[in-house]
Amino acid sequence: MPDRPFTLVESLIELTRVLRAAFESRVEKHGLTYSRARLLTTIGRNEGASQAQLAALLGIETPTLKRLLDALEAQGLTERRPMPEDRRKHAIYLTEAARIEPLLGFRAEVDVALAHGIAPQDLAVTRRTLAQMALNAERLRQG
Amino acid sequence: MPDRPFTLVESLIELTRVLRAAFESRVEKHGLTYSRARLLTTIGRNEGASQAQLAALLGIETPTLKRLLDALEAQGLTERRPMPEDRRKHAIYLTEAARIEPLLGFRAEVDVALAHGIAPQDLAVTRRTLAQMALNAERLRQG
DNA sequence: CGCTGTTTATTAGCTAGCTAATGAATTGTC
DNA sequence: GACAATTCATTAGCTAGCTAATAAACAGCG
Repeated sequence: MPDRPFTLVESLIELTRVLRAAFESRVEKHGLTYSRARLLTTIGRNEGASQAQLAALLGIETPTLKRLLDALEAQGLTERRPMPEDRRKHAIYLTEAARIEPLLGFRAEVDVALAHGIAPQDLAVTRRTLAQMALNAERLRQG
Repeated sequence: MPDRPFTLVESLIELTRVLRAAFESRVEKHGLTYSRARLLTTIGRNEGASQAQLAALLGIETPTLKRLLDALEAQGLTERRPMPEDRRKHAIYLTEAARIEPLLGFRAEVDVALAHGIAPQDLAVTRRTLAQMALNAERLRQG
């Protein structure tokens, strides 16, 4: 449906939009969104990290992270604990509720579904190409 | 910086974010954003189209389009004209100001910069892979 | 003609990204 | 030890996507 002919940028943005919608239709029954699920799994693999560390791991800014974390905390899935050695920081942990919920496998599942019908070597090429484009975009930003 | 190992979904989302930032740093001196520039060029190639038609061309929803269009109109770049044959619709046109501004070439320029250092056959593979992934995502959404 | 259903644009309200600015706590320097 | 600079989390406010609900206009059908 989108404006043709596609440029690469167009198809990227289009795909991201469809992707997000697909993912969210999968996890919404758990009260999650794509971004929150991503944060949740990242916390699970890095328990005790500070908010700044989590934001860096996710590649987002700290105000964005704060909003996502507030939502997870309101759902009772995570908690902030004080850090005695630095009273500015919070150490972020999963609660028991988060461990019980079958939430952590979703992302891998989506990745598998997404790669369906694509040759492994094509996936490798795509991965490499996307990485190069990210570099080009970074350069474009400065230059 | 982001959470590794990258899944494909991760790198896609990451790239889209960097891309948008790169583009916006390029067009911000004209008071535009990526989305507005995209709408502007689409209007230029489809003058007289209705809002619903433009939204379909861009692959976005009509409320999203409305907000973007309001912004362009406030900048004096586009205008809504009544359609006598259907008083619900508006025909969208560029103003003379939009024609004078060198705004319409930006997207192609970004696409060229993005493809720098990537072999043509790799670009072709990537294009094909992204299209297949969009199909897979669509199926995931329903199933 | 009248009524029913559909389409168009709009409004309202949600998520999620960003930057800028702020206050509290820590670190570094003289 | 005191002051300056930095870091951490937060707040405020911007853009841009979405869905749901609404009013106005149109289309079709009895």
